[in-house]
This record gives sequence, C-alpha cells and structure tokens, in this order.
Amino acid sequence: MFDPVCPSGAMPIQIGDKWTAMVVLCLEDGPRRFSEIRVPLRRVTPKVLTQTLRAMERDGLVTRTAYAEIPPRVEYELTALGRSLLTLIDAARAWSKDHLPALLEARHAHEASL
Amino acid sequence: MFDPVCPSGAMPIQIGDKWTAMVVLCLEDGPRRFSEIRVPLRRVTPKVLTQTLRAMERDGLVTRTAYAEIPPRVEYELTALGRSLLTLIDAARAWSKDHLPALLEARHAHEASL
DNA sequence: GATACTGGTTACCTCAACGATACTTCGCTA
DNA sequence: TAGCGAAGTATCGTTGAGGTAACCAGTATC
Repeated sequence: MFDPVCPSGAMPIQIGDKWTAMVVLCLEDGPRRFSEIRVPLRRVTPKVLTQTLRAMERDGLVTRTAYAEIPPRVEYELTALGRSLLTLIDAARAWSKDHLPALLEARHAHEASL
Repeated sequence: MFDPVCPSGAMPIQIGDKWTAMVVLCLEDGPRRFSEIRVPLRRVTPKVLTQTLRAMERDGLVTRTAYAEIPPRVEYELTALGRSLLTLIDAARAWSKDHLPALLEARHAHEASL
C-alpha cells in the first residue's frame, strides 16, 4: 500500500496536508481506529496523525467517534464530503499513472545535463 | 483572475509548488513573457517566480525561449505534459465549486463552537 | 511491583519554502 | 549622464509544517 500519489516524493499533486490523501484512502473501505490508520502510514508519528485527523474533522471530512470502553476505542469514518475527495484522488492517480514517468524522465535528463 | 483553486487560502488541493497551478492557467492560452506572468500573480516576487518556472522547466512542464533582442525577451510556453495538468486543475476546480462551500461551512461551524 | 495496551499530549527542533528589498546587465534613449 | 526596461540575482529574514522524543491516564495482566 501507499505510494498512490507521490512515488518517492516527486509529488506534484497534494490534497490537504501531507497525509490527508492517504488517510482518505485508508478510510475508503469503512471506519478505522487510530492505530489501524497508523499501520499503513507507518512513517507518521502519532502527533502528526492526530493533527491531520483533527484538521480533517474540523473540515467535515471525517467523523470521530470515541467509545467509553476499556481499553478505549476511537473510530474515524469518512463523511460524504470526505468521500467526495476520492474522485479527486483518483484523478490525481490517473494523471500520475499516465504522465509521471514523463515528468521523472524530464527531471532526470535535466539532472544529467549538469 | 485567480482564485481558481484556493479561495482565500482554504486550499485543500495543490499542484506542484504554491504557484505552479496558476502559472499553468496563465499559460493556457499561449506563450507569455516573464513579466506578463507576473501581472496576474502580482503577489509573487521575481525570485519566487523564477524558482517556480525553473522547477517547471526542469520537470518538462514548460519550455523557456530566450530571444537575443534588445531589450531581451523570454517566453514561457506549456509543453504537452504541462498542458496535461489542465485536466487535473479542472477536476480540482470542479471539486472546489461543488464541495468547498460545505468544507468552509464545517470549518466555520467548528470555529464557532470554541 | 512491572509491563503493556489504547489514544493521545507536550515540549522542542529543523529545514525548506516563501517573502521583502535591493542590486545587476545590456544596450537604448533623452 | 541619467534613467529605462527586461529578466532576472543576491542577500537576508520569517514562518510554519512536519519530525523526534518523552510523557500521561486508566486498566489489566504477568
């Protein structure tokens, strides 16, 4: 999983913050817990993931549901608004698939000419 | 002209660097000179515009043509690759048109609840 | 006790992007 | 001889997103 949009950081396209698009994809198939989101995004620290999720909650992209259980459980789920980003992410992925090789080749050729 | 993608910096979508999408839109209708690009993007300093254009040239998104005239003239033009970003920008604009109000409303509602 | 699990928080740091201001080069012009 | 206009450079400063590391509360199990 995951280098859907930004293979190796070439990243000409970004949705929201650095991790927003990946969170959306991670929640595509249904609600997930905090620690379940951390797994595929294993390079993200809890602090940054919290920041990302809080910002997404603020913007109405996800809902946060805390269950008063022991041990505690928190689930994040995409809203309709968050789900609407999927079309955009797909467009970005389609572009990457079709055109990113050409971009990387151009970049590489330029590098070689130094 | 220009708050096509990021009304007032809400900007959940970004293509390349901060100004890349605007440069692409600015060049949509044909080649333009450095100072012609600066006009609609009047908040960008020459240094940053140069950086942006150099990066885009490196990535094969624009071509730079310098004419040995007095006074000098330089024209920037979209390549096919650069032009391919237009579809993506349109997708972003369509999303913004359809969904950004909801996002901003959610953000505002959240702000009010503090 | 000691440790671990969950879902965080807090303090601190770093680095690249962005920006403001000024200067340059080259002929041309008045 | 002073200035103009084009297309940048040079220098410095700021800012903020993102990263590191450590800590917390409550329970339960070893």
